[in-house]
Amino acid sequence: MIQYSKIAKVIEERIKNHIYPPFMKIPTQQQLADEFGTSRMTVKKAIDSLIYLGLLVSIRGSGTYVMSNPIANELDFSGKSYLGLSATMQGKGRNLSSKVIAFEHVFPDNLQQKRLLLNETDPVYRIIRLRCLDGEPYTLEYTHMPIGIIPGLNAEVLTHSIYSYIQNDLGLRIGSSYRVIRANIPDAYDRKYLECSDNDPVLEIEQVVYLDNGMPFEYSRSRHRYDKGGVSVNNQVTQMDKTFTWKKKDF
Amino acid sequence: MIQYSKIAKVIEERIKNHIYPPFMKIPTQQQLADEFGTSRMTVKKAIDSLIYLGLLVSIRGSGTYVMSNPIANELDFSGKSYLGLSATMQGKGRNLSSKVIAFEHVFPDNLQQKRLLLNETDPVYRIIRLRCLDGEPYTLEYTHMPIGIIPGLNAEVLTHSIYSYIQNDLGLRIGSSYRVIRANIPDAYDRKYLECSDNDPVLEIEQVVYLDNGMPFEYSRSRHRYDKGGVSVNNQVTQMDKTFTWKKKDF
DNA sequence: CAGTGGTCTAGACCACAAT
DNA sequence: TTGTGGTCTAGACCACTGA
Repeated sequence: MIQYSKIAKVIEERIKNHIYPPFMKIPTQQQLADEFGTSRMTVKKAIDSLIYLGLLVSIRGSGTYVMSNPIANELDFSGKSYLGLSATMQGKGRNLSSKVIAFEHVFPDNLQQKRLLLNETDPVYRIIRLRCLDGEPYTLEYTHMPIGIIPGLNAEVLTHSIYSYIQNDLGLRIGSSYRVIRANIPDAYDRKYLECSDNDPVLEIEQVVYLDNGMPFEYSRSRHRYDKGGVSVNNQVTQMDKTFTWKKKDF
Repeated sequence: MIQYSKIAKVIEERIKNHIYPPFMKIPTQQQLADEFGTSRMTVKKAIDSLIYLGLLVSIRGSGTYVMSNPIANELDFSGKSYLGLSATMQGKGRNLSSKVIAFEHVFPDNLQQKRLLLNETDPVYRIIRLRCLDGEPYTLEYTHMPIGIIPGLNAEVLTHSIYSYIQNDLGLRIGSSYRVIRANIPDAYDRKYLECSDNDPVLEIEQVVYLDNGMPFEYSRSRHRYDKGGVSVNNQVTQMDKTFTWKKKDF
């Protein structure tokens, strides 16, 4: 494993075990560099990754401190997650099952061509799955993926984890995603499969997911029951954002 | 301005002006280092910040490429934004107005004490504002802030931008935030102020915002009309996430 | 003032992609 | 094999905090 990742894991463990309790000032970068027998730059990279996760905060001239906890509850899933719903819920000890409602090979419409950078003659899978959490309807997913990029999808894979298949069987790596989160009115499918009443809102997540070479491989819309949790997002302001903010003295 | 930020701005301009068009391989880190008269590490930091923003993707052994565009539309606001709604909408050329519905000094309840790390005797502002976009109801904000951290708030500030006041008048800097995004059923206030019908869902954003020293200064719930856009989130998988994914061969 | 984190250098070695 | 990005070093200087 990469050196700064190893150091970050050790520090993360110390935070979780309260060896570094909330609000504690942790050792200086130089002290940690000495402890791990590495350079200060490498320690800083480890610390930066934990700042990104919201576990630490560094203050120049003062030190690095353990952050307090986020507001997310157990059912919310992270806006930073890419492992797919199966792995996310497995990590939380929940039982996720999938029922395939539609699975076919089609040609992409204009929107899908644009999102997935395809021609109208490039075939895609059209997949509709109902995901149930501990036996209760949780989310209805409408997924389109290019067959050329993700070959060999079948019903067996769909009832388990597409993301596991992509990463472990095809050996592809996921790089980034764009998501838009909205509230919406339930439609006939939501009422039928998510068992929404006419007034129950749905939480819709539209996303494009890219491989680590920048190629889009999934365009999907997921419609969630509103009472089954939300999406959590945590963000750190980068140095560039601070500089930008700094300049905005004019209004 | 910091050197890598300057370099990042130049590269960002080149992307926006299509000097580096979508999917183009940009010059190597070494070439850019020579061009800007700096070291490769500094160029890499600039590139990393643009990868974080979703503008570039680097592939080891191959090169760095301009990413294709996100799905966000103009009315969605970014999950990465901290400048407050006023600055966000000003940046988009929209006209935002604020109507103060409630403004008082109160003592925090249990939840607010926990989120803002306060005692029950530490006074907070309780603020309810209706934000209108181009004259139409947009979002209803319920905000609590510790008076001790943000002194001197008044009606004048509330009708303009609290964030501008915090940064420009108080000289404080915003560091990070945690958000949870949900769909919900409209309540009486939503129907009255957002002019929701009984069936219109609302998009609720609960957030805690921290100063750059890690101190929480805002706890708020914002309820948006569902037809006025959503929240966009873009994410890059970090090297650590990749390592984690890599190890998950077992399910 | 001393201590701390942020940035930067000028190299080096390695992993990986493309040929 | 060559070129590229990822990581790492051992120092340096600066900006900022806090005594």
